[in-house]
Amino acid sequence: MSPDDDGYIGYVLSDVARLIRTVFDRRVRSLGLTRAQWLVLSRLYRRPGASQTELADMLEVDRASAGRMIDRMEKGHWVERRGDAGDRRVKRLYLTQEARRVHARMWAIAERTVDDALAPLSPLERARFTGLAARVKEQLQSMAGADGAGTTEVPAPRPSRAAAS
Amino acid sequence: MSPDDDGYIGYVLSDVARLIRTVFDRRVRSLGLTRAQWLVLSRLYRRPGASQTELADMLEVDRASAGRMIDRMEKGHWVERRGDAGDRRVKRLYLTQEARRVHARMWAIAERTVDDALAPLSPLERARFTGLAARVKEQLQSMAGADGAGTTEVPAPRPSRAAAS
DNA sequence: CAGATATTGTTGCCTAGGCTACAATAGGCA
DNA sequence: TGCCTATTGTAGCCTAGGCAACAATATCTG
Repeated sequence: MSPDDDGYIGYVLSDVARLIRTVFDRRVRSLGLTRAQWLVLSRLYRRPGASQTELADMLEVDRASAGRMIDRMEKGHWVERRGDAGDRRVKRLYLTQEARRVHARMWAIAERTVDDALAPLSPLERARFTGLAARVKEQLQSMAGADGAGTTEVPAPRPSRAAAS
Repeated sequence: MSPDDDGYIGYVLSDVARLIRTVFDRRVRSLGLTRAQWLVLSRLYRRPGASQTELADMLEVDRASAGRMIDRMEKGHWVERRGDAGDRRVKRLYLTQEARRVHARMWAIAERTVDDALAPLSPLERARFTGLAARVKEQLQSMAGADGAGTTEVPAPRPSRAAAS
């Protein structure tokens, strides 16, 4: 399997991710939420009263990103920020009635989308796929944690005029 | 497998995608490119002189997004736009010398990242994983193609038994 | 040929994520 | 108690993608 092959696993995996995101986003738009917002919804549904930092951790996303997401969702009346009595820095997050009501519908679409995507696989194959993906995920998590120091060191002569990124 | 389970395949897949992106981005930053820019690099390396629309198609990305990507990469001296003699609307894209020089290095990192991620899997398991992912991808592609029209209604996916490439 | 139609790239406005710096606040410790 | 450090959320500046509208060209059709 050459990296220049279009069947290269690296390509395929990112394609799968992109496609599932695209399809789900499109199916869910009619409810007035994006996929990212739905993820917030599903986390807060299970853990109402979480702080913004806790939410960011759950989503494994930057605190700032989470904060801006909350801004948008607050504007759309999906979530509420309430101050914490004990710690005046933290803001606790709660879903609105409307958001809780939509939750089940979103889950149905999410499940169906994944089911549809896996439709060509037999039950055994699905189980295998899920298991393999889970192991790859664990590996990646350890890599993400460890790489900070410099596992794959790259003594790269940067092209002279590269824009800093 | 309940959707509220953290092992839910929907979560796992998006986690895998996110993590691989994160790890790769971090490893590649030392070269002065982002992951998205590296994708452009690899496409143009194989197909120099492509138009922007062709590039957008290759990346399966919006024309506007591709255009802005080219803006950034041109500013960083990775890519050149040249007018087409026959059609004054199109701009043909060419990598700079530096970009071509960096190409191999990027591939090495990409391969190594994927290899590292799949390290816990045996050769057989890797082959299985790749094959399953490829079939899921094909299914998603047919869904993405078919879903377009109706936003509200969710058309049934084709239960195709596509041959893995 | 002229007029309608399609394609190409750009721009504006949106969501979304990352990194850094910062003010407000908590908490630890001398 | 008072200082120093850590944490929390926010704001600024970046990359990146999506959709819609638009001008400049090409192309197709009557």
